[in-house]
Amino acid sequence: MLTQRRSNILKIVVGEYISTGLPVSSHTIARRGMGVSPATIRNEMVELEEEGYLCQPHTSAGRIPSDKGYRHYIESIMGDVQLSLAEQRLIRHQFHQVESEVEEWTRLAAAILSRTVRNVAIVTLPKPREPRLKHLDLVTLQEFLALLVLVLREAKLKQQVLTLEEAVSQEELSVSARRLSSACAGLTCSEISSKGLGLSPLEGQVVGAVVQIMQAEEGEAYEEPCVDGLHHMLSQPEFASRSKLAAIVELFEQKSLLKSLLPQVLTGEGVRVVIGRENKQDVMRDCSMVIIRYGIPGEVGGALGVMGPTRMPYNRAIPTVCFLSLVMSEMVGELYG
Amino acid sequence: MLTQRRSNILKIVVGEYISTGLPVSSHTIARRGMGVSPATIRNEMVELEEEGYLCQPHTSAGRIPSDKGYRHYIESIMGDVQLSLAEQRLIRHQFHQVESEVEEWTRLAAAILSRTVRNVAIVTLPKPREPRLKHLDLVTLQEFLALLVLVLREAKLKQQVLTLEEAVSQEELSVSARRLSSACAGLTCSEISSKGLGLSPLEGQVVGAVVQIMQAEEGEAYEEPCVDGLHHMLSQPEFASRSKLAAIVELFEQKSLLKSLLPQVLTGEGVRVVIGRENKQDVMRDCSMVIIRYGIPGEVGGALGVMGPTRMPYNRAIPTVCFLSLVMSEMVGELYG
DNA sequence: GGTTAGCACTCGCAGCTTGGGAGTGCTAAT
DNA sequence: ATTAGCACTCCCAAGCTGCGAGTGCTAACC
Repeated sequence: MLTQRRSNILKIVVGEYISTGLPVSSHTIARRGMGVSPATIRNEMVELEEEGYLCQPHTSAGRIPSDKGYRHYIESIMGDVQLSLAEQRLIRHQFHQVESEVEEWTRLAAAILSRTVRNVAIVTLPKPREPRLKHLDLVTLQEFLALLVLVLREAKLKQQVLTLEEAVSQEELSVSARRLSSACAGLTCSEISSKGLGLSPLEGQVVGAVVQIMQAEEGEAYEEPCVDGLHHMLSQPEFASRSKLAAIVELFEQKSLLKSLLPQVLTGEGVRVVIGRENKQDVMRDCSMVIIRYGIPGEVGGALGVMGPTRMPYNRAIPTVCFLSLVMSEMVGELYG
Repeated sequence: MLTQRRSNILKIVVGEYISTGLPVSSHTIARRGMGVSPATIRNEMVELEEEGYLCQPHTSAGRIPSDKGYRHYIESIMGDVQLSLAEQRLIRHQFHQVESEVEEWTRLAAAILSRTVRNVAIVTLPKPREPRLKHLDLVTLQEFLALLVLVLREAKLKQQVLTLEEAVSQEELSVSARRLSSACAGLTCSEISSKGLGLSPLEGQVVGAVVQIMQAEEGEAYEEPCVDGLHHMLSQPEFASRSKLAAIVELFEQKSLLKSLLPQVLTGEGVRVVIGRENKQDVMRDCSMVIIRYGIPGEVGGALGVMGPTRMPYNRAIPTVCFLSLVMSEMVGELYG
C-alpha cells in the first residue's frame, strides 16, 4: 500500500503528464503544493519507481506513470468522478433532439464521446441476444424481382432482393407475405426453419431467404461500429512515428478491433479500463481503452468506449463512458420495452 | 505543342516520379533508353520547365512534374489505357460473388478500387433523382409505438418509429398501411402531400411522417459515402508532415469533402481528373482525385472515385475507376430496370 | 529520522559545421 | 544539334557542441 504522500505524488504525476505530455519533474510537483522540497519528492519518486508505479524515459528526465501507475491512479486515487449535472443535462438534451432512430443514437454517442474525451470513440449498434422476426413483407420491383423486407423484434430492418422463378403480382406477394408474417411473427430463426408449413414454391423461397438472413444476423458478432474522432488520436504526440500511426489507422479501417474489443467487454458489467500492455494486440501497447456495455442485460445490448494513448484523461473518459452507457440503456429500454 | 522528344521526356519523368517518389535526373532519363546523352536531356528539361510542365524542388535536384505536367501526361501522352481482360474478369467475378445488395456493391467497389490504386477510394450509394414511394408498412412495437417502414422505388428502405396517440392493434395498422400503400404507390413526395385523401388521425400522422422522410431524402445530397484505404494515403511520403496528415484525416472524418467532390463530378459525364491546385480546398492542393459518375443518367446514380497525392498512378486509377463505373452502372441498371 | 541545500553528473535536444554526392548549367569542342 | 568536361549549387546525414533540465548523492540541519 502506498503512503498518503506517495499517493499524492502519483496523483500529481498522472494529472500533470496527462495534461502536458511531458515527463514531470520534482520541481513541478513541489510547486503543485505539497509542503516539501523537490529533494524530498525525488526520494519518494525513487521508491515509487522501484515499486513500479513510475518510470523514467531516460536518466535525468522527469517521471512518467507506468501502466501500473495508471491502474492504481484509476482504482485507488481518482475516486468516483461524475459528470457535472450541467454536462449530463447537455448530453440528455442532445439525445432528445435527435430522431428516435437507433443508428442516430450511436452516431450521436460517438460524436459526444470523442468530443469530450478528445480521442477515438467506438459505439456499436445494440444487438439482441437472439433475433426474432416481427414482420415481413414482399414488394415487387420488376417482373421477376421482388424485395423481401424483414422487421426484426428490435425495430431493425433487413432487406434482400429475390429473383423469382415466375412472374408474381404484387397482390399475390402481399397475400403470401401476410400469411408468412402472421405464421412466423415472434419466432426465432430455428423455430421458423423447423416449423412445418404448407408452402408454395414461392413461399418456400421466401422462408429460405428469411432463415438465411436471420442466421447471418445471429452469427454476426456485431455490426460495423460507429467510429468518430480518429483525428484526435492521430494528433497526439505519441503517434509521431509513421509506423505506429499507420498501424492504428489500419486497425480502425479493418474494423478488426471488434474481434478483440467486444469479447473483452462482454465479460462482466460495469466500466472496464484496459491500459497499455494489458491489451492483447501489440499495436495497442501504448493505448488504453475505456469500454462498457449498454442495454438490457441478457436481452439486447451493445458496447461503447473510447480509445487513445495510455496518456488519456481517464477522469473524463470514465464518467463520460459510464453516463453514455446509462443514457443509451434508457433509450434502448424505452424502445424495446 | 510539345515536340516528340519532349513529350517522351515528360512521359518518363511522370512515370518514374510516380513509381519512386524521387526527383528524376537527366541520367535516369537517358538510361531509360532515349538515344541521347544526359546533357541533351538537360537542355530539353530547361525548356519543359520554362513552359511549366516540370519543376525543380530546388536547384541541383532532378525534375518533378508540375500540375500542368500531369495534366498533359493524362490528356495527351498516357493514351487510352484499359484494364487487362484478366483484371476485368476478376472484378466482375467479385461482384457476382456478393449478394445483390446495393450497399454491398459500394463497399466492394471501394475495396477493389483502393486496393488496385493503393489510395483512398470513395464510393457513394446510388441516389435517384426523385424518390418515389413503392410501398409502406406499419408494425407495432409496443402499445403506443409503431414502426413505419418505407420502401422507395430503388429498393431502398427507410424506417421511423412513431409514437401513437392511442393504442392501435397490428390488424388496424395493417389495414391503414395497405390503404395508404396502394394510394401512394409510385408517387413522389410532393404528389403525396398534395393528394387529398380521406384520412383518419392515425393515417394523417403516417402520411406526415412519410412526407417528411421523403423530403429529407430528396434534400440530402448524398448519403455518407463508403471510404476505404485511408492507410494507403497516409503512408505516402508526401504526408510526412503532421499538419497535412491531420488535415486529411479530418477531411475524411467530417465527410465534408462530399460537398466539394460531388458538385464537381455532377457536371458532365465521363471520368474527371482534378489535379493538385485545381482542387477547391486548400488542404488538397497536393492531392488529386479521379472521379466519375455511375448509374443511369437522369434516373439514378452515384459517384465513385479515388483520391491520393498528385503523384498518383493515373494509368491505373483512370481505367479502374472507369471500369468500376461501368460495372456499377450495369448492376444498378439490372436492379432498377 | 526525516528534510533539505548544494553540487556534480547525465542526457536529450537544438543548432551548427562539415564532407560527400547527386545533379545541374554553362562552355567549348565535335 | 549534340556532347564531354567542369565548376557550382544544394541537400542530407553524420558528427560535434553547448545548454538546460533534471536527477542522485552527500552532508548539513531541524
